[in-house]
Amino acid sequence: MSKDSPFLTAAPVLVPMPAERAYTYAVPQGMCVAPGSVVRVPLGPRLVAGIVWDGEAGSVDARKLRPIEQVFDCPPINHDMRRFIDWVSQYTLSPPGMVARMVLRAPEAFDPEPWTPGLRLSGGQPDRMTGARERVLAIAAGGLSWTRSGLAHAAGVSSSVIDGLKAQGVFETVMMPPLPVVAAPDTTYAVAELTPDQRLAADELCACVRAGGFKVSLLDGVTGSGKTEVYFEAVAAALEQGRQVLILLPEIALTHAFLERFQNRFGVKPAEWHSDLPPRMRERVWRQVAQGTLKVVAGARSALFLPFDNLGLIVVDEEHDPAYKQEDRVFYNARDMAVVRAHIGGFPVVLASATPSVESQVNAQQGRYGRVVLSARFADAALPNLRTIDMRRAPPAKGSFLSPLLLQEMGRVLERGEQSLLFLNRRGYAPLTLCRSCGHRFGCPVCSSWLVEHRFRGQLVCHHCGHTEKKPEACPDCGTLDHLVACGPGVERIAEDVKEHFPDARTIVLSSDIAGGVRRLRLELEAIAKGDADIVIGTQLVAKGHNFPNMTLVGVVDADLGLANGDPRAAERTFQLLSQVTGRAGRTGKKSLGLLQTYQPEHPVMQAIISGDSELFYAREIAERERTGLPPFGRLAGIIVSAPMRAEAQGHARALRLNAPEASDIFVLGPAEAPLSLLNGRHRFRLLVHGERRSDLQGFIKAMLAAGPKVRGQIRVQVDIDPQSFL
DNA sequence: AGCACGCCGACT
DNA sequence: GTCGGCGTGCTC
Repeated sequence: MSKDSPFLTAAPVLVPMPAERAYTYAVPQGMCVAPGSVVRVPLGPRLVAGIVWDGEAGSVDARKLRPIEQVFDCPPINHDMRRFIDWVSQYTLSPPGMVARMVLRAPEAFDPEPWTPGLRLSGGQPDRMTGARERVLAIAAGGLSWTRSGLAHAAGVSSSVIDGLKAQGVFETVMMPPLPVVAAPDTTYAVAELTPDQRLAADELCACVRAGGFKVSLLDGVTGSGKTEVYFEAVAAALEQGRQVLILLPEIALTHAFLERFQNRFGVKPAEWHSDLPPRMRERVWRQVAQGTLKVVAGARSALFLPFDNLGLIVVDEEHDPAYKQEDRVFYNARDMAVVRAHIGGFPVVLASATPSVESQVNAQQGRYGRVVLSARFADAALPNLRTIDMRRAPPAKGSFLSPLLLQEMGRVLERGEQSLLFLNRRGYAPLTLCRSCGHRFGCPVCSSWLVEHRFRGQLVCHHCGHTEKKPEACPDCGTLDHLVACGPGVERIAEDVKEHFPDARTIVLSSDIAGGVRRLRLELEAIAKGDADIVIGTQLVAKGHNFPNMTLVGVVDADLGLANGDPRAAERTFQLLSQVTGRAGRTGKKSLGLLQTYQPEHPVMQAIISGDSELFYAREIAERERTGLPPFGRLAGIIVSAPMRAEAQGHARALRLNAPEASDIFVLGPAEAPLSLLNGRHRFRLLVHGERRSDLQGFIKAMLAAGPKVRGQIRVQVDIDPQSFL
């Protein structure tokens, strides 16, 4: 560069794009940047936000070199965060720019929040006093500045009263700094009364927080044991040390109810962070987190990429929840990345769950993670009495799916005026439709799964890719009329079944395809809690969170569902789901019952559920994984297929699950809708495999490619990278 | 990821 | 004759 060039230096900048390394930009004379600075740079035809990166600027053709447009006036992305971005990038095999993109996903947050106009008493008097004016003046008398609407609201008057006073010079306008999203939590607001059990657990977590330094604790407590109250104490301890806290929740658990519990303890709600936060709020939260003014964020997995200034604790609630896995763009499990982030930052992390994942359980057993156990439910929340119903001995009547034993209990519950829950994790009416005349089965034309009948809507729906068609009168194959028959039950069909046995009972079906969306669902849940239904029939949506005080019977229609689908996590998932569902009963102090309809009552999952002995289940599961060669924790395998080949990819994923025991987690990515044409070889896909034994994986990939359709593409294998090997 | 360029099928 | 589908390539 010539001596009088306006650009003195060049700097590496990570741009939000899948480039393998930072791009190089010229730094205009007089501009001051350092690693971490958030900058605006030209990229192709547009301007984007990037992060000035560490290390030397790469050498780039001087004609390509473009200048940094602007350094944003916002806190730089700190050193720990930059190391975190690098680590996640390496671990997930994603370009660092794509990880940076997740950090910078608050488009307008990089410029300082504008000051807002406010009002303050000037000392002048109004021409004439009215009741409304008196109230306003009394409120404003403290000498503080108010926003126009804030003051109106506080005084209980309309804002035109304020305008009137302002016009008479009673108020003067002053500019106010941006308000915090929420006020600082008060750790002494309502100190929880803990049981001795909870106290012990809380003290242990608080000790970790006060000692500082990296430490993972698995907080393992049965449903209803008060895990939240316990980890709130750890949150309080971190706050008292002046540190920020992140509470990660599965998106679905980020409810009003949770925020309220936090408020009951700390006097204010935590800041929220999730995918449909309004843009304005997004910006404010991002910025205030970076400045360190926001102390607690409760967020979905993406909150892990917020640029905290002084993070001192992460809590991962429901750590086993599959919602922590992001399965597009950058593939990661937020629970594991939280552990990594805590390690980089040198602070503790709490993983909480009533049904920990097998890998966390193993980590705790092997001493990598500390374990804090809450064994007892508190107060009157007794555990329900759980039993299996052997469907071979007590089969349902023809055309029904409910065993006489379950129906009998439902009848008793109904007589007592209490509520029953029937759980079946399958939406729609019937999972398979076939023609009695020719045997034709209705399959999805897009992917390879069966079409599920939705009788209320009169449609056949693919639950895999979303394909929908009208249910025909005649068989499309042989043309025979009225010979189509539904096989197997979905919740709609169970509702029909229930109606036949209990015609007068008020029944309600809850599944994710309920008309009216989230709002309607919330109303229905409230109605049920109030006692407006006798029998609730629901999919896994009823398993989470909600408490129904009058629910004394939970019947699992098909406890075996999900055990035989070839997924290595099938048993674990079923165990977790059934634990949650049966936990819906017995929170009342009333005698309650859980009944599991199963054809394999001797199965370890059923045994573990009815005995309440989860250790039994984990021991069996870990032994089973050792026997089959599936690693007990940490290692994950992923198959990533770029659009538009999801359906074929599902086939590969199934093969991967069956053939590669090390594939404990399998990701498939790609838009579902596009029709696929793998066979013509015009598409490309990418297969990424994380695993333990290189030779096994390579052997598997070779076998898969030899067996599969003609695929040209890029294959990368990376081995031996689980969070543990990092620690 | 976004965006422009470029090549083959159905239509104002 | 164009409009528009998506496959390909590029961004410091």
